[in-house]
Amino acid sequence: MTETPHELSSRYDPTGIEAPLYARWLERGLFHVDAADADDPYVMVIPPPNVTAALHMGHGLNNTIQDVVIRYERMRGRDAVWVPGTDHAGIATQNVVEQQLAAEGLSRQELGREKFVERMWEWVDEYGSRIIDQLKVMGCSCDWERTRFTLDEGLSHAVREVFVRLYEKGLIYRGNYIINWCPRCLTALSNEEAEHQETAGRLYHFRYPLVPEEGAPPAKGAAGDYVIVATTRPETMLGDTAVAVHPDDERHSHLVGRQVALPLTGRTIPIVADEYVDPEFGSGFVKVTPAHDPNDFEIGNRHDLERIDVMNDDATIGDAAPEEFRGLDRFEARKAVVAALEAASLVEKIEDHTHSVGHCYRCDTVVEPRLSLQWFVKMKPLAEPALAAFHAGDLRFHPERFGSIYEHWLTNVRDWCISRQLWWGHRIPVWYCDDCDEITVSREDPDACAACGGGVTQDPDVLDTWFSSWLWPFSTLGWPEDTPDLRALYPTHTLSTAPEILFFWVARMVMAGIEFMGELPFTDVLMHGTVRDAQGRKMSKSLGNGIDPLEVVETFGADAMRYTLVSAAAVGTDMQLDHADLEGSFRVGRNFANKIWNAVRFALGGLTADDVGRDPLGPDVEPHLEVADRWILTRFTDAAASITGALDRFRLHEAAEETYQFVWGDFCDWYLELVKPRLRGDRGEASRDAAAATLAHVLDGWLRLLHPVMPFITEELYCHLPGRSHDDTLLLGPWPTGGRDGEPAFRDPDAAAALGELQELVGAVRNLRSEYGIDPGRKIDLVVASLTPALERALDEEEEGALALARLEELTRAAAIPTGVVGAHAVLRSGVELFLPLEGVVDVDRERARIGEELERLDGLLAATEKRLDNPQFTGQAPAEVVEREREKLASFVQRRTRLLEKRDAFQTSSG
RNA sequence: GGGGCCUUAGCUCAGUUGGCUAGAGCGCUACGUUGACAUCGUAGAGGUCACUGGUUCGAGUCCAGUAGGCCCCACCA
Repeated sequence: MTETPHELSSRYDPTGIEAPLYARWLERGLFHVDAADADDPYVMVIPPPNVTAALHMGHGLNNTIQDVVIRYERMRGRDAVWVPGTDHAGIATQNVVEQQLAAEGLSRQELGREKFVERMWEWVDEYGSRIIDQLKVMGCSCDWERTRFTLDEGLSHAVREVFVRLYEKGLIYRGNYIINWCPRCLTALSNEEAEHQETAGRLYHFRYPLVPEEGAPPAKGAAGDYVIVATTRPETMLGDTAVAVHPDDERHSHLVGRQVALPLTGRTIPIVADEYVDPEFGSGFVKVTPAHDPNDFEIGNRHDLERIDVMNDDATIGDAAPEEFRGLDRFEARKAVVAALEAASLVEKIEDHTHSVGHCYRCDTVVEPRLSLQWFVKMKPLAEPALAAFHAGDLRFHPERFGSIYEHWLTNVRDWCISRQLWWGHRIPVWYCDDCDEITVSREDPDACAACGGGVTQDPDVLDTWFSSWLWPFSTLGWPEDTPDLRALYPTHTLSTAPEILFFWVARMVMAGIEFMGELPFTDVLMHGTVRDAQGRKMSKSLGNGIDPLEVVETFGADAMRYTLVSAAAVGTDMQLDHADLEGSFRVGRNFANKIWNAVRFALGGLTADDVGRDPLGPDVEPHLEVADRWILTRFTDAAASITGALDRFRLHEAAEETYQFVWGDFCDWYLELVKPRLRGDRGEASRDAAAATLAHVLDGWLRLLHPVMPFITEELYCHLPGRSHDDTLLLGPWPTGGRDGEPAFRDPDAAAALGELQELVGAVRNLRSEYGIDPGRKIDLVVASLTPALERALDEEEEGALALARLEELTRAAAIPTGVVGAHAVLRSGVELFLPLEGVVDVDRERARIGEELERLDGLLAATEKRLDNPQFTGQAPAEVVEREREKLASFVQRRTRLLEKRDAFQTSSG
């Protein structure tokens, strides 16, 4: 059904337009590609949002970027597939539901594992779909039939397969190591999940008394018979099992082998020699606590030291510690230990000390490095090919600098702790025999121990949430089954995500892709910037400075939000948006949408169904094209080529801004205005038809160029063009390439030059009017002389439009400017002269002063240009066209100078 | 401690391999209802491209250093 232009309101209101369009796209299945039809696939997978989190502006940005890329490729004719989904987000989601339970006065322990997991699924069912809906509101053109969840049956199957394969390959192992323990979440964390923050703390220096030894000299560097050790965590001293010194430390190495009486515990511990110790730091003695510090753990291994874990899971002091401290929280215990040592005069000194302390990335609790039995993935063998692929140039980062960060991490990668003491996630597929030591790791749940036939119990823990995410590019396509999807759509092409999950996710996906698919999961990685508030702070819930994308969509429309986000900064650059001033932040996009709306609304008034789709270069139209038509067609070709190039290089903001400039600056400000008289038929039928065909053609073209960024308004307007209906769509292209890909493209450099001169002429007139304070409503006369052929031609054809733009009553073409009349001269770059009669309008003194200033500035430029051209090294070494440009510049400066001098004289004459 | 990045108009940002009389949007100033658009139009003001030195015929762009800001990694007690 075609609607008439009159139904478009004078303001663009996205309400009631976006949702129906989206529904129609879905109905027609435009986002779906069948594996069987995917001859030329272009695939992206969404970074699956956490099911718990409402989408924030970071999602708004990232998903806009992805949608721009995928829509662009779709319009270019690729079989574009964007695989959507959500992540179960282990700790994060479990925490949220636990908080919900706490509000009901319940705990997960009270509920029991089975019931708790049921609760979790209820949550997922409720909120998972809400996130999907939010993506739809933003216009994301995901292939929703492929929506996946990391705990889906299929993905769980993939996780299980991967665990078993890596175990069989010896890349998964279980062991006692120091891990980051969150005493609040009661689980192990990976290194990446422990976020280090600078924290003001204290460095405590304690005295450990030496056990006297017959005939031995006293310890040096310590008063009398003490050694002095330092620590930031005094409570761990309860678990000390040695004191270490560097073997080459001349001051202390003679004490190696002696015993120290560990205060408060009644234990004696040895002094050992270890190269880890830095003799320069502190006293040169280090207390060794193998169960609570990663370095000490290593030292303990080298010296076969006992590991004494003095804490419980919740970081209260446990039974291994002296009775007086048991049950105390670690921070209370810290005070108690210091107090007790002080009472025994064993505190040497206490200093302020800032150091970086790990915090749980989910609940911000200080993590406790702690000895624990966990499962790990051996990373080195996986990292090497991932590094090699990068070095080979098969994996590209945008911006490039993220490549070196990726490289650094992989080069120094450490084993990945993958077990979590949670209930929400993929259960570790390991069974322990109830009777013997046999461990069963299996694709199928075993009933009995393979070794002794006894009963088996599954490991209670689940896997790190990223253990499913790292398989995402192929698990979503059906792996480990050999599905048509997997064969057709893997590998994917581009991945767009936040830089903070480069290690968590991107690097690990690369490793998994190579390991399990034998091929990189994608070739290009876009790292988008961080959305910050007006003070440059990261947007966060706790600061309350976040912007809700849905609120923005509701107020300004999805297109306005998308345009604003894409144009706000280059990919990879942080952007600032003021949460307190949404209007100020998003008006750019909103105003642009309104401009587009009105431009098309105007065009609709002048176009018929016959005009739309008529080729302006067809044999019956082309001969009637005028300069303005040929110019806008040329400009369009250039803009399309440039925008296409920008998108190919992922320079989305350049593409967006350039489209803006073309639509607003070229099409609206100039072409529409020039063509108005012709559309009214003032210059005859053929001219009208040529203008209308060109107008319709170029309009159609830029609606397409704009569609990836602003999908709704472009589609809506496209469907409103005469002869079109909502059965039509822009979504499937074709994309105007501006002659890229070897397609023919219209270019007329002469017309471009001619219109350029016409624009300069109009601009000069406007400038003069404004300069001399001539009422814009008052039409004036103008004389032009020394016309170039280009301008001559432009004036012949476009005079009427140009006159209107310059608000001229009459334009006189002359061979030379008139003499003996007071007026203003201006000389265009092309050498064309303007003369504006100014009988009694001008303040002479003011004018003369201004001319003086201008001359001064011009003299400076002239001198610089002359100097450059006089330099043989410049003329010899610079590219020819640069030198040529410089010559032209000089010529125009000289000419301008001459005119200015004449002008000054003219004013002097007229005043005298 | 190691690595990376940033510093360009009042604000937010562009400035490809050095060629720039340094751009855009917003904001600001002046004027304006020329029936697509006041969510608009026209014109204008506003910048020693953080600082210092170097390379070069030529530096916002390359190099070194200084100051300020940010990010990532890291087990120095």
